[in-house]
Amino acid sequence: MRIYNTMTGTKETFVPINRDSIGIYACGVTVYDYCHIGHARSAVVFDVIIRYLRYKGYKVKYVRNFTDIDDKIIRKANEEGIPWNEVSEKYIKEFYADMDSLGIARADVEPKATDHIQEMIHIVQTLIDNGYAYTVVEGDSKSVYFEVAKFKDYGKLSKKSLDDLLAGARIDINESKRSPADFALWKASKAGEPWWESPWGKGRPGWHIECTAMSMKHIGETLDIHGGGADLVFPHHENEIAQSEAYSGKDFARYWVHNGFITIDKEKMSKSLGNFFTIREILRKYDPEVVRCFLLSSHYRSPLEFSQEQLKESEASLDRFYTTYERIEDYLRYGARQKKKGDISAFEIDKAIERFSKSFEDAMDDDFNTALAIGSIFEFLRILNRYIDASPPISEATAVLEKGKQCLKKYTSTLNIFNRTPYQWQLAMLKSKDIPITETQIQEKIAERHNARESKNYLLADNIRNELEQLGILLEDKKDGTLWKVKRDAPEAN
RNA sequence: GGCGGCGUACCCAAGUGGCAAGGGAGAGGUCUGCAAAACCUUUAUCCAGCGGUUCGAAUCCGCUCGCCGCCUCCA
Repeated sequence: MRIYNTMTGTKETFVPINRDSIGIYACGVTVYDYCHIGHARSAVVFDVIIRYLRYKGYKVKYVRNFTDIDDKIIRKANEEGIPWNEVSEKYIKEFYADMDSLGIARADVEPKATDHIQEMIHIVQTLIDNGYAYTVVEGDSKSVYFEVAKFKDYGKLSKKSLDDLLAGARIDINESKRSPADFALWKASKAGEPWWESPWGKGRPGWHIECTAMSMKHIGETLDIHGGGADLVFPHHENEIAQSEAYSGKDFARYWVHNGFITIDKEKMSKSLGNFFTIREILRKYDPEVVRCFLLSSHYRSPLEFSQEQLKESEASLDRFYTTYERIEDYLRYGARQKKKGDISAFEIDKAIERFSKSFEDAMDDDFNTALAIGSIFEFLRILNRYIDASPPISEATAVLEKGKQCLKKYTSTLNIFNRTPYQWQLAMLKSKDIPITETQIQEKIAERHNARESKNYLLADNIRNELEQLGILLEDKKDGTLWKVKRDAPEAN
């Protein structure tokens, strides 16, 4: 299995330190507002990575933190006139609400920065003792800075040289720092800010130190995988490496995994540009599974352009999957309902199952290529359809199709999409498209139309069908009854 | 300015040396009381442009054009 490592810029064979206890740390969010779809991408990407590694038999300990103290949280608290921890607690709750709905499993440990103040103080003190950090008096207490020039590998992740960084004039000139590139490990608190007692007086932790403290406490000094959004490469992860390796003398992480951005009109979606959509906004119009499918429809490192069209395409993909799935179920229940078309043997399906398993795993083994893996699902689906078209004897079909279904299930559960029943999918569509009719009412209409058709009153039958179509419900006449489904391009509610 | 990435059919998208996955849209067909849906088939002599390496390149190298990211908080 190969993973792209930002550190080396190449795909490398994944060799964990110990396959029975893989440690993965992903940077979570700063909880000061609702999450947008970009946060969702990162969360979904690592959710799939974890699921797939577990499927492969690795024992994974997954740690994802909350940054629950920082400038933005303090500012928000001041704006709203509430304590800072009320802000962070509120948005942690909202984070869970959003991520749960997207089918993202909880991490094994979800530490908060403010629960690790003592660990951070210990690391900072060690860095001072080792000569990597220095204190500066600021107000009534002291701040602590990491002296970047002392760490000779600085820039190895982001491929930046210290000289280039210093030449780029955009770094703040802070008189008290020895170099503009030095970063805060511990910040002296200003009036009115939250603070913790420390050897340097009242203060609060810098951003980068929290991840070092939490990952080392919950995993150890060397992580198998460290992940996050591509915008964290510099300075966040670069600084984490500097302080962690200066502290422990060991490599901080073996594989660095970074996901690409969501873009809008080709530009990065971000809070500061204001071109973002929150997860909950999108979920008002689209089913969570649609959003998740959209997020997995291209490779995790590529930029992913957000648009209604893209979401509709993902919806269409899911609809196609569940329609075929329903067709399989239908065949297993009732057998052939149409003329035999083509010829394909159970043996060939067996081979197709093997081929599908291999192509799915090959895709995922190659740096978690979910786009390719989804492609292999559709390829497999087409073969199953062809098999049903060939109207195989039910006894033979049962064995083969059940096997195919189980194989699908095994893999779709690693993506956590294509994972419901066709019926659940249709109910979800009914809900997300705000169709103004209940399932019970639809069934009544179907029964009414059934009677009309029995008595050959096709005019009435057609009227009922048209009436439902107006509402966004399509009827499919089958041998043993009529199936309803939500019209894909049904008008959205105004 | 420094560093990095991207440019594949009408749209999205995989593919990083050996006949160009998959999805959406379009076209033709099958099924059907009629429909619709579904299913099947089909849709890039070619991968931004130019040049080079090679028996062979979308894939490697060089240049050009266009787009984007990081260098400041950011998933």
